[in-house]
Amino acid sequence: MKSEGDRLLESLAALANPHRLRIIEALQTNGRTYVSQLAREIGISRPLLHLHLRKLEDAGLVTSRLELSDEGKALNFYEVLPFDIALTPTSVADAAQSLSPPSKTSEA
Amino acid sequence: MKSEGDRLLESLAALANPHRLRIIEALQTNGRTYVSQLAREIGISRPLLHLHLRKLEDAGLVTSRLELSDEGKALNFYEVLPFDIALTPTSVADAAQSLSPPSKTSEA
DNA sequence: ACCACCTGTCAGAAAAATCTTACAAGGTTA
DNA sequence: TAACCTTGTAAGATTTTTCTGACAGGTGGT
Repeated sequence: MKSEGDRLLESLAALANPHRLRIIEALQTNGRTYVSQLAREIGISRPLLHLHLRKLEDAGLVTSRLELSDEGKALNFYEVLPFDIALTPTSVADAAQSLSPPSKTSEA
Repeated sequence: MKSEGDRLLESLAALANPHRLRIIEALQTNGRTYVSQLAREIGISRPLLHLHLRKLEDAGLVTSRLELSDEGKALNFYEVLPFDIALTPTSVADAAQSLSPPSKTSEA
């Protein structure tokens, strides 16, 4: 089971990258897109985008759904999920209390 | 000059680390402390804490002030600044527009 | 002088994140 | 068949972040 602190940490790590901020921007502004198209829009390689998208999806900030286009091609569409994270000294301190210990034998 | 996107990115990177979340927690819960004392509380080495504190301070999330104790010793006290960052798809997309380009010859 | 604190910083190791290149496979169209 | 689009992934290099250990200096007390 993942604690609130661990989930906050994962979300922060997912957002703390310029490419991933731009990915959110592109999906939020232009709406849902598939991977190759998004790679062209942002201007990065597709394998690299794939890595960033996985990080965002693992953190629960975006979702993907495989769809078939009219021509029968399988396109993987991504869209932003409606997250809402408030960062204040109090909320951070509160979440930090439930962080997993740094020991080696603790992660689930 | 640092854009809103760059400042958000710096804040996110500063918070995206378990040690630094714990630092915020300790300072917020127990109030202001000096470096060596904080290192003992959290259980990390002083040079390592120094590194994390610098990152938090660069991002504008904590401040430090050198003070003289009653015994005349110079103690460097840290405290949390009252930050308030809201993370939503809209706010992130908005900030991402002002991110510095990834080119090599752009940082000021 | 010595010990016990405090401060900072530097060099190098270790770990994690990032990025590129190349491969493998599917479908559609000519 | 070949060309063009899509998908994923794996290996290896590069870069960044994290961490340790050692050093240097300050003050106060024994």
